[in-house]
Amino acid sequence: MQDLRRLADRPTWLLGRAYARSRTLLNEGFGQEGLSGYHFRVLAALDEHGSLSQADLGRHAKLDRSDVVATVNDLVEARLVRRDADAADRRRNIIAITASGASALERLGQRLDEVQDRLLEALSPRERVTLVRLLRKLT
Amino acid sequence: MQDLRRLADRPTWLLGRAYARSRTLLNEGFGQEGLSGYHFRVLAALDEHGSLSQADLGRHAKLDRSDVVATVNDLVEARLVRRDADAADRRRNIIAITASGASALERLGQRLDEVQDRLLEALSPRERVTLVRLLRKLT
DNA sequence: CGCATCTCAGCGGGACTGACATAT
DNA sequence: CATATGTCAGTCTCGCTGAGATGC
Repeated sequence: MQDLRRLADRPTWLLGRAYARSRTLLNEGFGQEGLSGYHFRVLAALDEHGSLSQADLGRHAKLDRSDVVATVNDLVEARLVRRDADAADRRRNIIAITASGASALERLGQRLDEVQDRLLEALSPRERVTLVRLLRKLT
Repeated sequence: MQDLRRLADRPTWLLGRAYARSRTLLNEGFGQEGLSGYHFRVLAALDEHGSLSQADLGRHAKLDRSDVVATVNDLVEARLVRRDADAADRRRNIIAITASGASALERLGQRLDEVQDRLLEALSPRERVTLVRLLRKLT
């Protein structure tokens, strides 16, 4: 039975617990690469949408503009992305993923696949699809 | 369609997004009371299980021992809980919820009910039950 | 002795705010 | 002019580590 006023049945609590477990697994996987979730999200957004301004990067990866700055700084230093001035709009920087950035993303993606398998191991394939569907409706 | 290798379909990503939304709503609700999620969890655990040692409090509310200390400090200062020495085991503190703690918890619970309604508004009652069930299996 | 409890200091990821300079 | 972009400094919650003191 579910009693939404009981601590352990609170959707907010369960979401927090599940997220915490996800992050623990994620840190194990990503820690080996020396990169964080922000780094992954930026690389993944660049891979999916091509080169982007920092503002657009923030919109796609759902990062605050100020966090985009720091994250891109890290990635530039690690040579995983390039930051170039936009000739057409001198306010903008164009961020492009590099070859080593793409291969780092590939490794992170594999780590993430493993993490997702462990995170969802208690669920049947059908339940996994349902969970993703419900979470998508939530956001 | 779902493609678990697409950023926006990653269960880990969706969990993070949903959790972020939950926290945003939570901060709105709890912020009015000047309390955090840690404070709520401690009060709720005391309400459900009665007076507890700090170590047991951490186990029920899933807080680290060190975070229990700081959280209980806040609550003691706000007169929402009492911290008494355990005569039987002098290592332990017995934490008990006060009358104003119970009414604060009541208010927070109502805020949380509102937050949950807003968080789950896109889901039918049946879907909400399913979501809670799946999240419980995950943890 | 080993073990549990409490306390304190600190870290790091993630999300966010306010302010500012600059360019459109 | 208002708006958009990038940058910087700082805050907050949450989860965690390490070390130390005390008591079982």
